[in-house]
Amino acid sequence: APESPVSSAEESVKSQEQAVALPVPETSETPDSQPSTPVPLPLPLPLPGPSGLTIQEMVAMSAELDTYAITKKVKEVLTDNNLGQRLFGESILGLTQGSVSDLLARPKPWHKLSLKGREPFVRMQLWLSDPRNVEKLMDMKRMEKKAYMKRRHNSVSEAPAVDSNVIMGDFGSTCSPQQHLKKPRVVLAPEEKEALKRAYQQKPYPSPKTIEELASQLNLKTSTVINWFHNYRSRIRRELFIEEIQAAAGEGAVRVGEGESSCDGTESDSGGPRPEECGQSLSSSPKSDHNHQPEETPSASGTTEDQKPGSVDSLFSAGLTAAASQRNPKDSSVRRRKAANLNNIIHRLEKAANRDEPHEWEF
DNA sequence: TTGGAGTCAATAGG
DNA sequence: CCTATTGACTCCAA
Repeated sequence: APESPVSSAEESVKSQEQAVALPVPETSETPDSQPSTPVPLPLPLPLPGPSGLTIQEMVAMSAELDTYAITKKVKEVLTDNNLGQRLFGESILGLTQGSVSDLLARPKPWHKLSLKGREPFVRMQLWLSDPRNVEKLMDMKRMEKKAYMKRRHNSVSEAPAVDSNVIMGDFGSTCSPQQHLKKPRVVLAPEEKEALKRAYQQKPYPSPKTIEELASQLNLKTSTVINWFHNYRSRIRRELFIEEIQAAAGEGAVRVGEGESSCDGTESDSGGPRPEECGQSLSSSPKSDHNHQPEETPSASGTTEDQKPGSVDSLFSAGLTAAASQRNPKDSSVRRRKAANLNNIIHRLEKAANRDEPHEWEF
């Protein structure tokens, strides 16, 4: 085992697994609609329970945690101490940087998390519970840097050789230098994403047939289209959770509504390369967004109509086929998401009604 | 099999 | 370096 910087990651995580009992156990589901403390992190400070519990057990017993408050605090601590997500993630959470970034940026509400999904939050809470942990992490950082410096010093300025990048295992892999049959990682072009999003709006759960069509029309592998839908649905769902969290967080403290809501309404296109998606401002304004009129009511009632083969072309509306241009960014992303969510619900209802895929029957 | 939840890990920007 | 994004994968449940 080469002295990889993060080699100790797992150990650290392990070491955390002891001690503590998170906030009150008990499964008293309390909506807890209190104004909530302005200061996040109730941090009931778990007692020094020397319990040799595994995180799994702790997660199972843990009381409801405020994931938003926890991530907020973690981000604060990390930035204040110049600690990166990579180090934190690998040594404390056992996750990669990208995952940490995602987790910290959009934590799902506790009640929507699976047991597995709660684990990182329990770990974070645990980590935060003892300020000495920050010191430890900073020490690790120093050690890493030291090792790094040493390495590049004594390295003959050359010999890039084999970068010890491998977690472990991968012995020799003696075989041929191999062409690194790495798949180049698909990167969807903006137009492709747009087309997929449009398709999603019409049908969040496309039938295999539709997927196949989309794939061929866009010149993508079927699996790519499938993956895209999986990912997109999942991410849309998460966005909705976020709204939920933020709405809940802002209740109590009435915001003087400044008529802005930069989100929907006008989405000055022209912006260029980045259509779609406006950041989620903390504005908790929406309060009860129930007053949003659907307006985009998909054919709900019995009339579920599937698009017939070929109708996919509409997705391109002079797009790819007619060479570029395609203006239609004028759509509130929020509204769009909600509409899609509606479709989602409808899809489930239909399925539940045992009347899956409406096929293409005409009347 | 299909869909959801979590993640990984490549990569684009800073 | 660091962080954010995102296509693909692994597990799991229905």
